[in-house]
Amino acid sequence: MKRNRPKYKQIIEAAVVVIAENGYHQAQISKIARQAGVADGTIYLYFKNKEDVLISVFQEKMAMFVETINEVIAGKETASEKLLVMFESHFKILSADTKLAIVTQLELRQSNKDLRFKINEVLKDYLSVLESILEYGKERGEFAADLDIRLARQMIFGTIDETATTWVLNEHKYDLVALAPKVHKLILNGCISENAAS
Amino acid sequence: MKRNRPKYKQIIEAAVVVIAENGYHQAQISKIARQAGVADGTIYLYFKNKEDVLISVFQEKMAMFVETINEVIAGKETASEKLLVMFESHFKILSADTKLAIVTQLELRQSNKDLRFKINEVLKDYLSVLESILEYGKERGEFAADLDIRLARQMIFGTIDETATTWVLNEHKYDLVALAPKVHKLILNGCISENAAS
Amino acid sequence: MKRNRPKYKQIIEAAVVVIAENGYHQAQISKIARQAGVADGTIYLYFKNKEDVLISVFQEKMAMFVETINEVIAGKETASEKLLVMFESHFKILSADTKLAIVTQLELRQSNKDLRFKINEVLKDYLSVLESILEYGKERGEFAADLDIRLARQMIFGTIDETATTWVLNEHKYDLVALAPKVHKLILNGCISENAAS
Amino acid sequence: MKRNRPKYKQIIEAAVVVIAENGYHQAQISKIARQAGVADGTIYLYFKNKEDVLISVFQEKMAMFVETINEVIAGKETASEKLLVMFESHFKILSADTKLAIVTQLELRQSNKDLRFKINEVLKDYLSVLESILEYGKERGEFAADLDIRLARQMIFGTIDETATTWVLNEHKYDLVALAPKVHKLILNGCISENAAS
DNA sequence: GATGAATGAGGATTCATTCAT
DNA sequence: TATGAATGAATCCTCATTCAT
Repeated sequence: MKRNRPKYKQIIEAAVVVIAENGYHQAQISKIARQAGVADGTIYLYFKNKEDVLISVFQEKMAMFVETINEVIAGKETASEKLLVMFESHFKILSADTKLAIVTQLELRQSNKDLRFKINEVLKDYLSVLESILEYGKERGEFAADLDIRLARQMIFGTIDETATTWVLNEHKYDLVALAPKVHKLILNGCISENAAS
Repeated sequence: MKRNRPKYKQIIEAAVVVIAENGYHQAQISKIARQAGVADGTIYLYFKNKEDVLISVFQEKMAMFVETINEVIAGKETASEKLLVMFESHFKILSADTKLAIVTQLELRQSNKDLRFKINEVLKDYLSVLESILEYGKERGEFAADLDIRLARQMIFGTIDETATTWVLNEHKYDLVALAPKVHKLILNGCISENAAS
Repeated sequence: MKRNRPKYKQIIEAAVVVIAENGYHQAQISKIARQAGVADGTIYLYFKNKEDVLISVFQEKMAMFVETINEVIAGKETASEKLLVMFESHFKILSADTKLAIVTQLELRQSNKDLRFKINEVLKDYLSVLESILEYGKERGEFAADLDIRLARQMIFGTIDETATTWVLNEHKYDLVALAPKVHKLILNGCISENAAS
Repeated sequence: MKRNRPKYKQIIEAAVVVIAENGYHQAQISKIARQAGVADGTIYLYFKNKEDVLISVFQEKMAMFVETINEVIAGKETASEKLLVMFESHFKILSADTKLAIVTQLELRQSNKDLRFKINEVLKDYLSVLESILEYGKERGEFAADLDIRLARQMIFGTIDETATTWVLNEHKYDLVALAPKVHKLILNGCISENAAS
């Protein structure tokens, strides 16, 4: 299995670094190879082509997101708590690896339609976790009985994505993780003042 | 003023059509020129370079968004109503021009970091309108007194952006405008059930 | 019509020179462009791709062969005479342009199957002329009534092709045109001695 | 002697199969190795380089041609009969192994000038046999006293080569061996009708 | 103003060959 | 002997931009 050989991960990590430092369109295979300490041709022993490298970067990293998030939400009882730790985990991973943040929030979005389509496929796992929390919250009566799951999922994903992108565009100059509880409150309660909610 | 000469708008409209039909990376200057009925070189009499064409597409269209939205929100008393008509207007414009929707939601995002940075500059007008509604809602006591304006703006923009993008990715097969009230309710009240909100 | 613009022929001639001097596999587009005194990209204004350049070289030159041969055979009464002037013309053209001879006899044969298939299509015009002479000779009673036209055509073409190739491989060190009457006699009478033919 | 070890022949046979099935330019060393059931590197224990493999294919097969032909012509008295059985043998070998026919008539001709030059060296043995028959025929008075041996050799080789190639290009859809007597008659008597030969 | 022919830089990918095991 | 992972050189084509007309 190629995925488990050391050079596979070496190339993936090199790609993240090169894309973050040079931008998507300046991330040539030769740069990635040099960064990984292998020959250009070696990359083609592990990946079908350049697109495959980029897809794999996203797959590997997104798998890590999903795995981490599944672990932390398992330890929480309520849907509300699950959402909170999900937001925290998401933001923590990005904060801990700002190069990864640049790559996923900005650079990989410049890819062409084919690649973006494949990236969307990978995203589905993440969105499933999110929808399952929303279902769970509805069942428990935490969330409104008429909550439109798909729309709520779009709101939540859109919000954390926009929050993370804005943070990257502001060059990480504030604490992203600290925003998690505030985002959480906003998602749960909305903008409205409690008095007006009657 | 070049902006007012007929060929200026002609080229802008041609660019929208070409990008929508061919995708960002297949939108060559020669295609745009052919679609606009002018010679390649003529484009350079009206625009500095290709990036300038793309920026201008976004500027022209976004100016229309802001103008339209300013008009409709002026006729509404409450911040809540203003938000609702804002969402409706936003979705109506995209629904009425699916090519424009494809261009702004999918294709222009494939541009490189420089161009996206400039696009974000243009977006600021739109975001200002949004923030001013939020401020207004706070002043009136409609919205929570401790509402973080910037975060709320990110939530709202992220939500409608994600909603619109998902609709485009689903090839406009459902009614986007019909989602406006539901998005509005979600933004205002959050996911939480009213009983649990105590 | 691109075929008539001066750069079209300029590029064709440059291709012949470059292929003859460097060999088929070392005939890069950049070399051909330099030889033609144009930019690499200019070649793609006149030809679809590299294969198209090579096909066109063959088409242009073969058209010249066919045209010349049609002219000279028109002036002859008998099939035998037509064949003789055909051989002479064929050999004269190759002798007058040894670079062309190298290209058609040796280099273009190294092309891949697709290209060779297209080259064979072009060759059909030439072979048609040959077959029509053979038909004519049969009708006139010059050639044997039971002559298998297709086989005779293969003999004649195979013979002049092999003769020309051998001459090129021997670096043109003898007079190819002088062989025409001898080839002609051999083709007409065969190897057999006249006494034995009874 | 490497030639006698089993893997040597194994690689040669694998090369014929791979070239016939994939074409000259798609006959990579790795494919030949896989077909032969050895590792890529093993090929370099038996052959100096890829060119050496291809030359050796031609040498081995051409040696078989020469050997077979020498056997059959030894059993014939006249030069005319020798030529006939030579043509029959040549065509029989190709008919019996259509992969070999594809390789020698089409694929190996795509090789570069160096390789083709070496292939021509190998061909000389075959051509010698042909020339010796012609000499023999002249001595016996079967062939014309003024027959130009070299030219006749070129005619004969060109004819059977073209005949064989045409047959391969027509995907072996007719009986090549059946053509031998007709080719033989044509070579011996030429195109001319017997009445006109006076 | 308008044209469009000409320019030329830039990069993914293949595959013969090597050499440590 | 045999292996096969690793190497790295080499090239076609696109397309934004210019500038003579």
